[in-house]
Amino acid sequence: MNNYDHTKIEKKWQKEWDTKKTYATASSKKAKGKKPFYVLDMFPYPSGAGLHVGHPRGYIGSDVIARKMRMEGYNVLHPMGYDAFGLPAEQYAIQNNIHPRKAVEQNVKTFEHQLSILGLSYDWSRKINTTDPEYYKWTQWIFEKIYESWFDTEKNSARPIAELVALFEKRGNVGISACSSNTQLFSAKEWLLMSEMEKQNTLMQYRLAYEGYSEVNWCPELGTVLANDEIVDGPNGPVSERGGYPVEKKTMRQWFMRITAYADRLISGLDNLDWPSHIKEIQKNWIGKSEGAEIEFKVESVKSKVGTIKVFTTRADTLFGVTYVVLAPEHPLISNLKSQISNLTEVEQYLAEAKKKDDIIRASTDKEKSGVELKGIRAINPANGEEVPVWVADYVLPQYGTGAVMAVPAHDERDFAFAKKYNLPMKQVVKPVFIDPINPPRFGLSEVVRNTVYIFLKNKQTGLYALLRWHGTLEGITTVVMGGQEEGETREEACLKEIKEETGLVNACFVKEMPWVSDAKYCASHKNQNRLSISYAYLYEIDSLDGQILVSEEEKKLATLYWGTAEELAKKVPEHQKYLWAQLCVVSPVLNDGLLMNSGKFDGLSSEEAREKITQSVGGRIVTKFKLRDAIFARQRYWGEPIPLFTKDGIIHEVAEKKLPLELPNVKSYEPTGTGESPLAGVASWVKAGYETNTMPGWAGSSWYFLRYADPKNKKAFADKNELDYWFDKKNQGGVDVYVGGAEHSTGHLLYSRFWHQFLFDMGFVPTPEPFQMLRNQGMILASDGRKMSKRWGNVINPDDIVKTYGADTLRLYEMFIGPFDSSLPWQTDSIIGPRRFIERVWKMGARVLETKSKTTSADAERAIHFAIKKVSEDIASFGFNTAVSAMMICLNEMEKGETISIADFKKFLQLLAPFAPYVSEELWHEISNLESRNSNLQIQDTRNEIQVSSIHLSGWPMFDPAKLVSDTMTIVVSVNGKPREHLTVARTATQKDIEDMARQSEKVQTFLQGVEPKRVIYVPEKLINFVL
RNA sequence: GCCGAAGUGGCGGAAUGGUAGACGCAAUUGACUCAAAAUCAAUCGAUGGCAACAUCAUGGGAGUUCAACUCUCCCCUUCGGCACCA
Repeated sequence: MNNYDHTKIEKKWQKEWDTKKTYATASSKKAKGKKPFYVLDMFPYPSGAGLHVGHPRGYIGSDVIARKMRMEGYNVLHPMGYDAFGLPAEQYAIQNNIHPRKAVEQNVKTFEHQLSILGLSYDWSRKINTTDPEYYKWTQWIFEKIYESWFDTEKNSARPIAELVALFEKRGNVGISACSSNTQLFSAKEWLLMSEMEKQNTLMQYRLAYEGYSEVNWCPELGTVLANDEIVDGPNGPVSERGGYPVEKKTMRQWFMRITAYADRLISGLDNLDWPSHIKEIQKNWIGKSEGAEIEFKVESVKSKVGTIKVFTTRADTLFGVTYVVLAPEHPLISNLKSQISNLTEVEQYLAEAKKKDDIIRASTDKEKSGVELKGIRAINPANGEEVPVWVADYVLPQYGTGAVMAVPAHDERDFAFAKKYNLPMKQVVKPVFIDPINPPRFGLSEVVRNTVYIFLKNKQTGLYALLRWHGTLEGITTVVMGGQEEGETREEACLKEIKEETGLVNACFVKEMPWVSDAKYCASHKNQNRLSISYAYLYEIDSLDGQILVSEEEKKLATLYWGTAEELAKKVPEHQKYLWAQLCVVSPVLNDGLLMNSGKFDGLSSEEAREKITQSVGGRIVTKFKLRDAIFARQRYWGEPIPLFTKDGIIHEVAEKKLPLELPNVKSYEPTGTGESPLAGVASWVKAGYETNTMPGWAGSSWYFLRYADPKNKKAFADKNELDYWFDKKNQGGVDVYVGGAEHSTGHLLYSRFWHQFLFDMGFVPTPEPFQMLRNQGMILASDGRKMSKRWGNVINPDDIVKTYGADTLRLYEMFIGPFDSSLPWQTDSIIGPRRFIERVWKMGARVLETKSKTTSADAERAIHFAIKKVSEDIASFGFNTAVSAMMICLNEMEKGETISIADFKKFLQLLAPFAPYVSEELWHEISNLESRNSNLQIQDTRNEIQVSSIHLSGWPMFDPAKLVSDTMTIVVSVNGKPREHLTVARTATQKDIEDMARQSEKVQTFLQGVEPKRVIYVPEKLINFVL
């Protein structure tokens, strides 16, 4: 046999597979009962830079799965395509003055060449490209379906807009539960009286794709709108990343997708998906569900009642602690009440400043909060009728909740910081509760309430603090000076009394008091009662120990006084006192739940109970809010899907389905127009026809591409229903069986696709509620310097070079072997030689097998092969590619040691290798087939492969025989007190007693037993025996 | 700040309660060779010892267990996500 020549072998088989269409996927009709399996890669954006070695990692992993499933007899859908709309191609076109389509074509060609030499088993006949009019025809079609729908919050599902119109005709919008931005109520009569334009404007508030206005980042110098990641912070505010020109906010007409309608389902739908938990977590946080209450505050001016402020809070239990109300600068009430505000100039100045700030700066937490009081108006706390001031401050966001906040500085960090800065009052209404862990309250005992003072007493001379080490029942406990407040005594008197009694000091001075009250609960066992101390903490100082008098003998028996450092104090005192100490040092708001105080009839309730009861008592309602906002669905650019709408006589119409695709017109220039509009606004015929000049964003085409693969050439539908039913198995919640891609798409692509898919499911266009059943992320391959591979760092490794030098099989094995599939790891060209040597040894092994033509396999080697079958099968299924490769290496090591390896067993090994190294395994497979056909007596009956197929990749997946996994001996570890001391090789039939006897006889074990009879003997079958002394 | 993941030889990593370091790279020694490369064989966590062997060792500290890289608590470090979300 010749030497291993990877170039020759790989060229030969690539050609063979291409011409024979080895990896073609059968349509549902031609599947002949084969079960479907859908393995999908996130399709790439074909950039001009081409692939580096990091890109194929995911593709190789998914290819291994696809190949194994195909060998197991599944009809595997494993497609590839290109997501080619977007900014980079457009910029490339501007710079080089060529059509973006041309740039995309070039880049796709490069990508395809690079992918074609990696042995990936894609069915290239199903290739798609989002910029192909035959593809984006259906992107536009789906857009129209979304445009024609509204969301019924009661049914929790999208419905056709015609059904909404019918409802309006019957009873107006009263009592309709819809996800909408509409605030006006109207009756059926009113609806019928509306003009067509009014009707359309009203419907727009309900559509799932709707027109609205939003602020964009506008760069006047560049004459274009910039995305958030195209902006950086400059010395005087935000500037464009390119050129460093100032960026300001500009309100522009936009299209939106009402993704917020699906917020709840986007969270709950995650439950049954097999996705990495951190991706689920990221999506949940991004959607940001929180339950709270909406409460109305009446607003009064000097003269009269002038309106209401609705606030959203998750802490209705702190309503009695409200000391002011804050509005976002954008809140409509401010302009409505202009005439009532006495300091209007000041307020308007503040609003103007707030407007200048860009979102990024405004959102930074480290920035000091600022605000202005709206003088002349007051809000009325609905809980207690108290009048509180109204402020405007930009720490309140207009988009979240109601754009207004009830401020409770005692119980909220932001309100606390703001109140401190502007000297606004704080009122504590929730007490934290501390339960003594040593003497917790006992069930059934009566509870006695008393005030307790805790005195942190500092000796100014030494800087030390008075501490008491307790005796008797409290033996070993250290506390600060403390005691009860007696009747008729002020707390200050109580402090001085306790200081005198416990330390003998009479000249202590008050320094400060902790502003919050807390509860400590414990059991006073000597009095047989539970106690609730309402706790007050004080800092006192003494100048020196001068004038200290003796402490009574009684007190001495109870506790010993000593002086400790602040660190000692902070470490030694009980949890509750640690808290008091921390609050005395730096006051912070009380954020945790606790028991209500200063809250009238709600005093004593727990926060949880109070939230419900207080909300109810002030007529508030329980609501759920989300952080998620509606998605902007428009770009002011050329290179995107045209939005299939046009305006005629002021009314928006859809482009008829027959007329789709609405193709992108040719333009003279892809440069921004300078007005912020898309280059399409400069095309006279386009504008004349009334077509929408914005194009769709990058995520449009990628939100449904996985559906198109099921039936990529269909001209009548985005995919045939039968094909969708076949590939998107209703048994799963999601349709794609395995989806592999980078983790960076968690809150973009993976959320938008789920949204579209859920919509299509509602409308009956797809069979599963979710698109992707199983998701796995591949880790990045970093450069050997630990940085990302990038042209910028000059550390890019090109896969073409590696394939040339080492072969694609080696590259594939290396990328799978390098480490766990989902961790990011550095590329080490040094290490690639390992997998290469492995393949060469497989090659030699093949030569040996071909020469010896053995019909038997040595026992150890046979066991190794069966073990490898088990391990590789399991590991591929669980994405443990690195250990699968390792298992094959171990297997080869054993086969090399073995005296004889049968042709049949070696073929099983090749089948295991085939998903990882498809070329070399195919070559050896054929060498063996040729030999077998020359020597018919060598043909060994293989029950699994009755039909001899030409390619190893369609040959079947080997099975292991459990009986062949075990040897007749086993190694038992003997340990003494858990430390391994001796290994015993025993017959598999040995009983526990046999093993124990053998172990006791071992000299080594005896030295450790030292003649002592073990207290316990623990036997783990087939593994270990442990003697416990 | 909040949420999440991770920390094991010179390096990538393996082991999810039962022999820590599988497998691979690098390194060292030997064989082959005029020589080198390749290949093959052997060694390869640290400390002590001629050795048998012993002790220590999975970021640090405590705990649970006959037994802990693995489980629990606290702390440190690194990476990822969110960041005034009321």
